[in-house]
Amino acid sequence: MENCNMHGEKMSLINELAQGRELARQLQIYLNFPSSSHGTRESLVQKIIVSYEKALSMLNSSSSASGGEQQLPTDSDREFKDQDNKDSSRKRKTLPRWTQQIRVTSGIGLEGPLDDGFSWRKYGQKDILGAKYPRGYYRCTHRNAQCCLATKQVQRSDEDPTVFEITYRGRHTCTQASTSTTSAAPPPPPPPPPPPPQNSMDIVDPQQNQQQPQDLLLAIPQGLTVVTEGLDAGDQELFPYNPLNHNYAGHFSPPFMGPATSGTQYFSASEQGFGGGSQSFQGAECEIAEILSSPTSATNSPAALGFPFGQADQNLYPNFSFDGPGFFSS
DNA sequence: TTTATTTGACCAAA
DNA sequence: TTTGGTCAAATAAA
Repeated sequence: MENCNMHGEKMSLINELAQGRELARQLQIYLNFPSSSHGTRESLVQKIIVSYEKALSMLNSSSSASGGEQQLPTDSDREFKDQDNKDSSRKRKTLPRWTQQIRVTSGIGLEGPLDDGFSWRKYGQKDILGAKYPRGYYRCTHRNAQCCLATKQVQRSDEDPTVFEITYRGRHTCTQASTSTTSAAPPPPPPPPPPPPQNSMDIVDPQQNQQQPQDLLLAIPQGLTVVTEGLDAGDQELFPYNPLNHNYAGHFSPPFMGPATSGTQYFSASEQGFGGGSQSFQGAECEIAEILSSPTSATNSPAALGFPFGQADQNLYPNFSFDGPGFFSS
């Protein structure tokens, strides 16, 4: 169903490069404003670097291992696939999973769950054996409305309390509108015409799924340092190389590399986020899929087929990867 | 009011 | 069995 994975690599690469280009443009803009803070500029530079690194990493990995069956079994597909009646159905262990560590550097309040562009809702907290701090469990706010099964866990590091290890699970399938800081955002929530004819699971074209935040707008200097560490694919079976969850997300270690080798990227990001969400669409409850996990259903999810990772900013960057000058709706 | 968080209980995986 | 992950009632916030 929501195989949003597709051929992602190429598209990811393109997106990555496009993002880098856009960031560079923004940097250019900033350079013309002496008032802009250094932090902001540096942040941009960092992002640009990260962007390039990601792109390179993608190239490397794809060239070296391209032969394989890179279209990793969209985990989620498989998830539903083998849901035989065995009472063992409904196991969610196979969701794609990746981890990143985020260090809160400057005075930004260290509220753990920093905003990563999606709206999350906490649904649990648990003390973990051996860990000093409890682990927080979050799920996508639009879970019920849009069947978005993405979840994340936030674990504060023992040694370095400024570091939060965030483990994401599942991709966002929701159409989530980020709240722009620009209050004047009349653009009605145009139903992002998710064209994806779910049928050809490999083609999807992830338009521009970047959710490049407009944090550039706000001069939030040194935000946090994000250290993305390769995913720790708990189950090696799925290695979704997936979602480039850009902005804050660093880069993923190239598939097939042990976590040990995963590169880590540092870059600062502003924590401002688009907080709340104005969800452009709702209704369509899909709890069924979740609750009963009846053998057959569980597919659908209206908005699901789109992108690997939410396109949170669709409204803001309608044509981000193009030459859209329009960034900053008047 | 509605929506989000807290927190103990429950359940499945290990 | 123990532990981690989720649920859901109670509570808090908006």
